[in-house]
Amino acid sequence: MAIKYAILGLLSWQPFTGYDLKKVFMDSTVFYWSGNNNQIYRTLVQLHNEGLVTNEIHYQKSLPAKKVYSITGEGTKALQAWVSANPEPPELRNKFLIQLAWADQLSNEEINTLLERYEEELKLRLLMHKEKERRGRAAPRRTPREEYLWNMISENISAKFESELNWVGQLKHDLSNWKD
Amino acid sequence: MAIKYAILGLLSWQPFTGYDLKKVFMDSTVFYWSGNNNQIYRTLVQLHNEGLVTNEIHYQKSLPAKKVYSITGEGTKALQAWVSANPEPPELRNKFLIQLAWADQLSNEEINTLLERYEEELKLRLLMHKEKERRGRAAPRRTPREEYLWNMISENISAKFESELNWVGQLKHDLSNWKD
DNA sequence: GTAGTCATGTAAGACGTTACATGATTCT
DNA sequence: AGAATCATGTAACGTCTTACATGACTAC
Repeated sequence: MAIKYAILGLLSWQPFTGYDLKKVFMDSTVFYWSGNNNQIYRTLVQLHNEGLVTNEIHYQKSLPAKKVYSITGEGTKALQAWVSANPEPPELRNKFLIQLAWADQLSNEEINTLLERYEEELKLRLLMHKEKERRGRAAPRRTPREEYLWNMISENISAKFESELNWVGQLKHDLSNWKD
Repeated sequence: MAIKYAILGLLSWQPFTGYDLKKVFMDSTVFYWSGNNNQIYRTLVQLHNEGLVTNEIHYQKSLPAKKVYSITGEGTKALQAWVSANPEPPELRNKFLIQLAWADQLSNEEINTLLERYEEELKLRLLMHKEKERRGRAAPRRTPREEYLWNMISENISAKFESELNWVGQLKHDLSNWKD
């Protein structure tokens, strides 16, 4: 259900077509959703059925027609209610931790290789995130406070990567001097 | 597919019944899986079809019969292959960040309440995790290195909560002196 | 002429959660 | 009498991803 409100939120900022939303999801780290057609178009239809959005068809010469979606008053209310709702803690499930849990069958070098690949992957993702930020994110800047919130959201993501990298560093260090 | 290898890993430690696995999933933080019957029993059947596990039915007087699952040689190989496979970075998707992204419609006090509830929830989860650890986790300790790995996994989870708490603290602090 | 962008959508399937169903036994 | 534990499983539904389908236009 989070994608529903991610979309509703984006529409509360400005009207979007499904195609535009797809691009936003594909190249944002916070709103990342695998750039997934199916869910986006279906959710838009659902939101429309619930009266939370309206759409206008814009015909174009020499390009396919687009459905531009806008939020309704109802939609704004629904979004506000959801935003104030009880916050849930983040998902902890991490495939890599399960891999590590059964890694004792590997040699020290093999574990080290594994850790190094994980580290590389994390560094890459962090870099991509920072690069996206550097190039300027598409974000609402309706008030200084909103801009601050979005900065903190971006910070949250960087911090997660950095704390994970730290942790891997520790592991690598300990295992490199391992004697038993 | 991670649950498949979580189960296979547990079976590589010792034989389990579906019922036992359910309990492990329910009260572990790393292996948390909502204590979900459906997936566990189905996955066991699947593993069995693939020849990665075998089961033995233990009849009991005055208690329902149980199917005790054990890993096979094939299963051990499959687990080892998976453990050495390309690690993926953790999922970043966090519902709360999406809530915050559209929180600028709320007043400072409302945002503060939201942050406080999130903080409480995080503290609670961290406490639960630490309490579980304190009471002693059910974990394989076949070698000192394995024990170390499991300690680091637990550390990873605590670190995530702590870094998140830190971040909320910063937000709360900044917003409490907010002027614009 | 091949690939990419614009723009919509559907099909199929993997993964996850909640709730239901059964039935004996044991604890309070 | 009522709830919890032991032990298996299924049904229904929600979420998420990958891949397919169409078709005109544009840039190299």
